[in-house]
Amino acid sequence: MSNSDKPRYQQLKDLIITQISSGELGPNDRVPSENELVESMRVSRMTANRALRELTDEGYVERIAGRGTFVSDFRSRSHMLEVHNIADEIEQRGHRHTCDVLRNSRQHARGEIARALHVEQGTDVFHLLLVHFENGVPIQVEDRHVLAEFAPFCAQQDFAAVTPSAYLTSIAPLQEAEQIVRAQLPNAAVRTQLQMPEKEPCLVVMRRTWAHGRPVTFARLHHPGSRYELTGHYTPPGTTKSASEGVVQLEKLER
Amino acid sequence: MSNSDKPRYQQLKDLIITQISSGELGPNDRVPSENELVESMRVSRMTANRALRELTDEGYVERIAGRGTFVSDFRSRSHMLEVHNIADEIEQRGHRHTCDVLRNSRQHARGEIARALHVEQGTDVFHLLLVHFENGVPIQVEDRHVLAEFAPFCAQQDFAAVTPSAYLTSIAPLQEAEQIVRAQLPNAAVRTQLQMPEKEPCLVVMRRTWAHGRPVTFARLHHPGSRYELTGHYTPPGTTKSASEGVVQLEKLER
DNA sequence: TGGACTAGCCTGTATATACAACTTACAGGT
DNA sequence: ACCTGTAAGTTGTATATACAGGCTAGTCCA
Repeated sequence: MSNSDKPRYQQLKDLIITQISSGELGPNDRVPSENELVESMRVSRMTANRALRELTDEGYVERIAGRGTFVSDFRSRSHMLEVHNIADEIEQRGHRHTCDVLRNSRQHARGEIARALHVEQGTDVFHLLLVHFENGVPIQVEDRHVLAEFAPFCAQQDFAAVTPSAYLTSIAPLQEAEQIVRAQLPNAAVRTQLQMPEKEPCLVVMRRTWAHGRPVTFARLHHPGSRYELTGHYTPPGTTKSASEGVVQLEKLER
Repeated sequence: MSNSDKPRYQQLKDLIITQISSGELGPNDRVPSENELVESMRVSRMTANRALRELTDEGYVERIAGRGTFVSDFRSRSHMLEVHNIADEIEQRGHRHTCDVLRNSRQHARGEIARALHVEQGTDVFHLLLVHFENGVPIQVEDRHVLAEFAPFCAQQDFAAVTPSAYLTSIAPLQEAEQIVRAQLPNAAVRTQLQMPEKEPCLVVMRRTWAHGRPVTFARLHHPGSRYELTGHYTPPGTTKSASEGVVQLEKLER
């Protein structure tokens, strides 16, 4: 077993993370208490304590002295998702998100797609082409390839209702993401879809995402330069996050 | 004392962090071992262990079983710096970085600058205007305002030799940064400085950085869309970083 | 001279125990 | 009916102890 050579506190963490990402434990559900873990898992309380404490640091659970340990709700848990799901982003602004599905087809990966996904030429992938709207205004063209082996039921999905990002994260938790951001003039097709004037540039994000230890999806996201911007926020490790009221203002400020 | 009501492991962490950021402990210096802390600080070994372990998680120190605990060297500690200092970025690619200083003047903050830095209108700031070159090709126009109170000796600095980022981080560790990324057509002045053709867009980064708990500098960075791109990499908390060999390739791939 | 071995330090993990502070539920008294 | 006090369960912290395994320097032997 690869499991038994891991330290016990790590085994405990893995167990609980698995239960969370499988949905067995949902947001705000109660996680077994330290003493319950002592009994059921035959570990000392300090070991259970370390597992739960590290899960707290990593954002999976929240602990309240006197009450217990509870699975964090979505929002506070995954930065990844915030960044990924444009539908949530739009709704967080209080706006209406809609989506046109231009294409959802099974293909064979060629050239750069195969290389980006680390698979042989000809491997089955789904090719998705969507346009996302904020209050009816086009704001993103999503050109995405997904490993068919990873998400075999793409063809039956209604991506106008559930975005690809949301669907993919429901299949398996995403481990890692890499992205490149560019400023580029769009080609005619993209410009038409985004209803952009002649000389306006696009903010292009190319993003590759890992699950189960390998890249599973590769997306090219075009946004109209005048209607979209990326925001980022960094804090060095160990710093307590400052209240972000002052942070949000810059966006309005520079408009 | 506000110190004595904090838990002891936290007091230990604060002590060591203070020694690191004051320079008393430099990169690769040896941090007292657990047993030494047990004696000098009168705590149990588990408490010392927790302090050092959490400092490891937060990137301040590295621990090697059998040898000891050592202060992380710059590179592995602060992602912040990697992102910030374009000179290092260029030299990491094995290229030559040069820099023209177009302006270095003391001014009174007005309008959006004052708001971005959270200060009164008319507060003293330095205004820096630089162009950065990679192998002689212009790659960034840096338009930066710095709180004069934070960095009083800006006027005497030779920013062609030491970039503003590097200089500012040498004054005080940067705590927090916020940035906004846009695709925009440059105005004539910027386009000339960057030697860009007529219709090429810019990748514009606006970045605000905190130190001592308040914003101290605000920068507008223009890059030519055809010669510059931003890369980012995300891992959810608690994941062990994968070897990043596969990650780097996407950049070349998509060129 | 050179190689093997060992003692002593280090980190990493695990356990048992203890006390403080907080929350909830319940029993009892007014 | 309402309030109070208490008991049980929870997290948070701290200590003492133990063993395994990595690293280094120095000793000992051939």
